[in-house]
Amino acid sequence: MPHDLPKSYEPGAIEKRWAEFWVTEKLFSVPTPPPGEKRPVFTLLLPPPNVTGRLHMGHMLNQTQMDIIVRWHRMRGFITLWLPGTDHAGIATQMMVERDLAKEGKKRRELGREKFIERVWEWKRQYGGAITGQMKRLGASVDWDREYFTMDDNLSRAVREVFVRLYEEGLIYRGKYIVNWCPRCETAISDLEVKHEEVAGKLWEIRYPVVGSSEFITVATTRPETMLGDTAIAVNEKDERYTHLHGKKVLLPLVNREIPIIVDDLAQPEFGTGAVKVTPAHDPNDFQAGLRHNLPQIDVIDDHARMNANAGPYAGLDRYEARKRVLEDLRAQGFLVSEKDYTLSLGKCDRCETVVEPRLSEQWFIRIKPLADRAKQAVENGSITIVPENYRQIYLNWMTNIYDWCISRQLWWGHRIPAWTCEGCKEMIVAREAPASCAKCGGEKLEQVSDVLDTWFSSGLLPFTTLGWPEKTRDLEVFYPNTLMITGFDILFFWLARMIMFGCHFMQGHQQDAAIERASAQAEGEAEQKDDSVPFRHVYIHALVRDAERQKMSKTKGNVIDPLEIIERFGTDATRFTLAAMAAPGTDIAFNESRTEGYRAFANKIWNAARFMFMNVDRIGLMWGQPPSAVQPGQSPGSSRSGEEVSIFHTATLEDRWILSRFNRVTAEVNAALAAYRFHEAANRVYDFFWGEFCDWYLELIKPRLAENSPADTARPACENLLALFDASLRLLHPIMPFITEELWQAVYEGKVPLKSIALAPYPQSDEKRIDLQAETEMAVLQDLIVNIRNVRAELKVEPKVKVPVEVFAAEPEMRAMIEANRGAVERLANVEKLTFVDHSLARLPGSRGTARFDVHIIFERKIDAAAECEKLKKELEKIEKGITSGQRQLGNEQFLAKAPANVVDNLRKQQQELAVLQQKTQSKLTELGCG
RNA sequence: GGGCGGUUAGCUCAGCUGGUUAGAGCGCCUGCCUUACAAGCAGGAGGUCGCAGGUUCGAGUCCUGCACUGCCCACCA
Repeated sequence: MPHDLPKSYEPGAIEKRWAEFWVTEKLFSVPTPPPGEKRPVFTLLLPPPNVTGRLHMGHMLNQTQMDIIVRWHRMRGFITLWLPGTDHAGIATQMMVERDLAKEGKKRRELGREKFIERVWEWKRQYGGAITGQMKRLGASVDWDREYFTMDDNLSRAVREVFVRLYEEGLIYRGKYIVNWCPRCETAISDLEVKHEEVAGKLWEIRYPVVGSSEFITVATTRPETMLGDTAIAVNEKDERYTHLHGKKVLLPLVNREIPIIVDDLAQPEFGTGAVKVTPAHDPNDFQAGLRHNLPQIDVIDDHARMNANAGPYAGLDRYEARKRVLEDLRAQGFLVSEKDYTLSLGKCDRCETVVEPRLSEQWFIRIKPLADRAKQAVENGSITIVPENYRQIYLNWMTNIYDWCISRQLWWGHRIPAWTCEGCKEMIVAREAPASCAKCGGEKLEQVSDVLDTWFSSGLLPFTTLGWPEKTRDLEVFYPNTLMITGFDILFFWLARMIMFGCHFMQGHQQDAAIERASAQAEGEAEQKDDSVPFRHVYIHALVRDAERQKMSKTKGNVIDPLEIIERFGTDATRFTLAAMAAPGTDIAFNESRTEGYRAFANKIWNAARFMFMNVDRIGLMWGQPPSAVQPGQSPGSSRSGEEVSIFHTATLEDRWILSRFNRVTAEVNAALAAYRFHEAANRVYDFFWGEFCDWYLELIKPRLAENSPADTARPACENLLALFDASLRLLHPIMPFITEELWQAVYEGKVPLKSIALAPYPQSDEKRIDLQAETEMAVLQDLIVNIRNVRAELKVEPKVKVPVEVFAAEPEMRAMIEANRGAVERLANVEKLTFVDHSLARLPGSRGTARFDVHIIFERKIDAAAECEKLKKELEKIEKGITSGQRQLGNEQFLAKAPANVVDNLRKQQQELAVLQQKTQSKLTELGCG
């Protein structure tokens, strides 16, 4: 069956076909390994995208990196589980459905809780698969059979279990505290969900009359409307300006309420007037001060950020309208001292950008310290390693300065808090399932708390809940701890930190099945693991993808690059390759389309190399499906994984030995790069090898052997080499470019594939025995020679079609012999009519060029532009002499000779010798040309 | 206010633990449809590695300071 590939690679249809194939064939499904299983295990949890999500570049980077690592492990023989799922994403999803409702002119509250939730489920059923569909298009090799949703029954049960246990352990408490309140979402949000933004605002100074005196005390504020809830004025003890006022009272303007002047460090003498108004119900610092001084908390702003009844005449006004009115009134009554421009940092809701209002409310919290301590330890003692390492310190700092976590949200969509209040006695009952009656008074009217849990509460549990916790499952034994977690630093605290806290707490005492060989993303030699309760052993933090101008992508800026659109234009493989090639650890990626264009060209290059190979394979009728010798499918050319020699790779010629050597070297480098998450390095190595060495040199060099008139016993081994190398290169490349490699690998085997997919074939491993230094050196000389001839041809402007006779001088007899043996290659690749060897240097002749090892001289009648040539030569000589001077200086330095390693000194000596030869050659040519 | 990155060719970026004459892709210039590939091939131009000191036999690489730039964290009215 002859291969018939189109002239250029069109990824669209091919990628779709394989993406489907991988899913329908369940190639990446992982059954629970039975007891006694000895193969190493690799487990990775997909950071669940929001069900409402659309694939963006961040997802794609994240998933590309994960898929590369996962495919790599799978090909190396690990039991490889990549567990996918989606997150119910409380606020985001609720907002989405509310928006839909709004289009119908309906509101959430009109619908009622139950109907609303039903509606959300409906939405989820209908659109929730969008993001996973997009993942499939990327080729993410996850186990779809194990796909989870954070609101699945089993996961929800686990959430309740965790909540109840924490409550029983006294690690969850409820109370009236000041929290960040989003008036649009109508819920409390955690500190992490507030982002601060610098905005130009005003600072107003207001004076409060001191009771029983004609004095005033002046305070400054950026939120004057909160003065309606003031319950004190604070001054600093050391501030002598106010000493005489200690213990006095002031009359709160507009409200005419008497409030005390208290002494507290809250007030700092250096700032403003040194006196500060205290509003315990609407400012976190004031709240603390209020507790210290037992001040009343007067709430003046409601759920919707409108003034409430406590605000007297301002009740019902929006907070900003109230601000305006309060200021007007203060001004009118002579209490407003000044108004200044002021830059303040405003807290906004991460989701909807509404300005957050610090507000008093009843919330549930996790006492975080005990959890954080253990989570800190796990990283400190090396049970978890974080790459790049600088994130380790960031993590530890955060864990040290952590505050209690507000976990309740006033939403409807999410895990409802498993707590009920008894209508009769107001007792709070926390339980795994709805209780039938009150344990205290026996009352049967129980009302479940309406709050739901922060989304990160449930996602923080995923490393163990997705494996069956709280049941003691075989999956947990085998797959917990996960091997690796790959995520962006943007959710380091939201998610990563929480997973570690929960994992260390709830999986304490857990031990991974000892029979399972421990997988390591760090290859060998890693420190012994200390603690099996951690959710994962390694963490790799990747950077952010930015747009070409390095701007953070955001919907509001409109600079979002849609990965699917890029994929449409360049192919998934090219897009994946771009992300991999640009993902140097630690730095952000400015996504650059021109790179993707380049990698599309790379895909095309691979495609055409395949066409070339198939053309020859078909002609001589070679079938790779039935290999001629005892080759195992997927073996690296020249070796097998067990180290057993195989005879398939023919090493008769220099180029054969050379390419085999190069392949093994590159294979070692790629494996090492992947082990260290150096994706860019892995990508670049394969790219350079395949294009710069395999295509540019090897294919060109073997063409004569494949020519139509070449005898079968010459063509056949060459073809076999091609197939072997190609097969191995495809496998080497597969983790990064899964689609084109699958397509071509299947074609190599002409439908008689030994395995269902290249994804299951072994990953190439380097065989040191195949690294051939001599071949590499000789080949380098040959390449040099060819390039030198091409150079002179270009300088002399020899027409491309014209073959010229060339003289060669090689200083060393071995090199001369080597060149003679490969003269055909030189003649062909440099378009030489005839190569003749001479015994004397040709350096001084016009139309010549060379290195320390050889000279080439092109016999061609053309006037040489002596002036230009002179200038060029002088420049060259200058460079050479600079090299010589600096080299001599070093070699003349005893310190250098004493301290530098021997190989550095040796290399320098060798280099000096070569430079000396070059210097002499250049000089003689200058003389010959008669340059001034 | 603390902390962390970045600054290398016109553009986008590599350059790991200091060791030959600092690399790639894109762009640019010259020439080629050489039957795998014009998404290609051959050749070429282009860099005082942000600035100033220091350590070292040797610095793009390590240290200090500065400048510009980006990010994270923080309750300063």
